[in-house]
Amino acid sequence: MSSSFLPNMYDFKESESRWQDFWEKEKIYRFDPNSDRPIYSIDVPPRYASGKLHIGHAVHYAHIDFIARYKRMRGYNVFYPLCFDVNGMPIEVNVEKKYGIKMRETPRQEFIKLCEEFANANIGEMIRQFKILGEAMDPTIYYQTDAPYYRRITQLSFIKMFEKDLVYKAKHPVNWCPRCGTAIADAEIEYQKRMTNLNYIRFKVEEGGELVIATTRPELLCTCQMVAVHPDDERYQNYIGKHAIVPIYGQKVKIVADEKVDPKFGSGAVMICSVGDKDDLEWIYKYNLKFLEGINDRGEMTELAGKYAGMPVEKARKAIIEDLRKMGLLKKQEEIEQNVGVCWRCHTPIELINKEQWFINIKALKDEVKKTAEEINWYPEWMKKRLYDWIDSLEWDWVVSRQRYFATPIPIWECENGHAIVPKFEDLLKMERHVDPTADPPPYEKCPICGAPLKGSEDVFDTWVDSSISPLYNAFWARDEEMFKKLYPMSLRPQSHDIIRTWAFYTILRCKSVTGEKPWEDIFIDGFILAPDGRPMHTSWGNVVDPLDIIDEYGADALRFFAAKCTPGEDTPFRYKDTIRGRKVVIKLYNLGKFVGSAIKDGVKKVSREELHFMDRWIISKYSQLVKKVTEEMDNYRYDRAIKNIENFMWNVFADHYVEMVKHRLEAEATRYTLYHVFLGIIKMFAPFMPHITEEVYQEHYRKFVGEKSVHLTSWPEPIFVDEKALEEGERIKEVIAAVRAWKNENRKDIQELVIEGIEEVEEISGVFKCKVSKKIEGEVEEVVSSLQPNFAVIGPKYREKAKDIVAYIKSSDPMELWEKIKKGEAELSGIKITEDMVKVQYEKRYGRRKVTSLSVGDVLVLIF
RNA sequence: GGGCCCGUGGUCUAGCGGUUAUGACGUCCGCCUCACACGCGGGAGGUCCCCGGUUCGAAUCCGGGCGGGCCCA
Repeated sequence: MSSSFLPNMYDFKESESRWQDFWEKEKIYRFDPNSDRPIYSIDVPPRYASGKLHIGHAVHYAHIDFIARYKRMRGYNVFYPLCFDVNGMPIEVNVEKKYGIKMRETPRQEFIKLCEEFANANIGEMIRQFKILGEAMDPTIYYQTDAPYYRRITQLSFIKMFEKDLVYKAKHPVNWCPRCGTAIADAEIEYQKRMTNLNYIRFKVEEGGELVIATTRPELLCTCQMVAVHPDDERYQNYIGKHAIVPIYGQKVKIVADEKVDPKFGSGAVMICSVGDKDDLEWIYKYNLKFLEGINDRGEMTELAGKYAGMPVEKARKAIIEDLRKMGLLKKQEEIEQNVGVCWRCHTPIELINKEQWFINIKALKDEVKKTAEEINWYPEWMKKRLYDWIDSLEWDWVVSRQRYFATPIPIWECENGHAIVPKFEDLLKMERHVDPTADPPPYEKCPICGAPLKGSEDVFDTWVDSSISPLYNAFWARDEEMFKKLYPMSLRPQSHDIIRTWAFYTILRCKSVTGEKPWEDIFIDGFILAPDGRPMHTSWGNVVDPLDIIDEYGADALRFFAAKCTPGEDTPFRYKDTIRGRKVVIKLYNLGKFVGSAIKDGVKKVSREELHFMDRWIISKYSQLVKKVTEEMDNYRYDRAIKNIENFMWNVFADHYVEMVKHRLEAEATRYTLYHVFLGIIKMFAPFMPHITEEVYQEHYRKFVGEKSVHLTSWPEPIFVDEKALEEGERIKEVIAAVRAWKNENRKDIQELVIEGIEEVEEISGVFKCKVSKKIEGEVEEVVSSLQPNFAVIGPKYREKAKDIVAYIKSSDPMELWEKIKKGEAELSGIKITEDMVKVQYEKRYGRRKVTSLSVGDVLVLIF
């Protein structure tokens, strides 16, 4: 390895951090609230303040950054806030761990303070992580969801819905985490495969005989209200309509036939309890059964369980099985795998219990949400279907109350007669912070309905209540009427597909309900980043990729290059080779910069189109087509296609062909003019993706001519012109060069002279091969047609089902003879005249006197001496 | 069980009606050509998961399998 490249090497570590400091110091990324430029506003996902940056986050935020930077260059006044989501259980759980305390044994306000401290300590590190990723957020538009100014907007928007009668309190079965002591949303349940015992228990039948039911939850015998079998199950025909006697407790329950019972599962007979799982719930509604509470909110058996009362569920289960065994009522046990719903935080199995909770009536808004979703542009389009499926499957309203501390308090006071009171919208509007019913006085001295004393609610909101108003907060709703008009609806919501049913759904619902309008023009749904092995990343599987390691080893630009290569909406395994390629692209740009920079170091003059060499016109035409294409892709959020096109052009067209061809004429004004403009455009188009290297090249070689203090403040390139003739001729030259090179490689011979017929401008070819090139063959040459290929694009549409015969005929004929006939107009097949446009011709020329190789490249003839 | 997505050289990936299927990584051969050897040039390597259908023509559209993923029951 030569050491000579080291001093010239691009040092990404030094460079990236230098430019990050520069952008920060020079305040490059700013939204201008007073500008008249069109606004492009991004409803950025507030980063959860857990501390560590995951590769998935890094990639998603890189995607958002591409869009933000692109829109800035397109002249938009980009609203790209820095924001953090701070509420919720993960932080509470972390605080409990860190200090070895329990939330419910710690004074409320004290615990909240510890949570705030914990979160704020993380935020500093997360801002640093955004910085080293090269993110272009505007730090002066900032929010975090636990701040009083944000909580106030959460409460204000809730009060709007309360006033519309969309909020109610009800006793309703809710998913309940006994450990966390709170209701949790469907979306917060994870499913785990666990092994459990399926117990076969003998029930006596009152009218005579015995029935064996199978259950995984024998502790719920106390709430058993029915036994069901499949109507066609022959084993139980005699029992349908009779009554079973529940062991231990002795209640008599009806035996019914129901299609929903799977006769192949267990014994084919199931007991229907109050609320064991959601299937039970369906039966409860269907057969009008009672909600019996066998389990309390601490996960213990209630007095209904008799001697097992007070025992935790698992313990009661063991005890009751032991008793059944002793009584001879346990026929057998089978181990089965079960999908258990568990709490997403602590992985305790969820219970369905009946609890007083606050609800938002979302079932009433289903159609409106669908209609609103229709007004939003979805990228990719098919993601909309996921939202629709979710809406269609909704059966319950949204439980918005949580029995936690670190979240937005529900601004409700209640009296003993069950009247719920919220502050007046106008009153809260005048305040600078939110209200906390556990600490603040009620908005009225007494209940305005009945005069009874008021007591503040201790419940807090589900964190989706906070995050689903982000467009309202961003757009200054209820704070600044003028800004709201300018900023709402927002331009874009970027998010990942796992939270369509939560964040996207709730945001559309809330914003539509509160403002009457959709929250955004566009929604962009991102895929997941998987481990390199294609599976999800799991610490226990040892396949986690740390983005900070990637940045350290390959640089932020290289990581962003991988991010750019992810197809939007698709789950993508992390690919090291893309970061390796990304690093190479960075180095290539740096070196190209050195080359072009030295050619243009004294500036360039304006050169008219006529003064350009035709290969200049060729590359400018290719470039202009590229700009158009890339712009379209970026407008459709297809950054993956955009970067593919830019990369290919930069490397395979500009560097490998154009630069190589013009090295011999760098002194020409036309060459330098072309190098200057095309390469500047390349740098600009790469800028949203690779902000550091493009800044480096820009500052080093272009800033003194362009003037803007950063490449990220320059405007997106425009096409220059497209010269069809130059395009065509340029492509032929490229093909000729490739063919000659292949011949040279194969034959390992030096070339003395080339004769090329069919191309006007052969000068560049001479430059590449460094040999004499002439355009005319002197002496006698014999032209021979070497091959005729059918042109399907012409024959197919014109002759349809006859095409096959024509193709076969052309292929089987002698090319020379057939061509002669075609030219004379004598070629035909069962009445169909075969014309010149129906075949692709290849010539071969034979040269009599000199020893020579001839190559046929399309319609160009090349002789190699 | 349901919805959605995916199945393309050794590996990963683009293309999604026109017959020579893109690119990266790897591999083989030749080059230190004065921006770059982290480079340049060339090559080998493919029943485009399977079976049917539509079509003059299918990797591409439709139906049915098989396999994988995500989300949800």
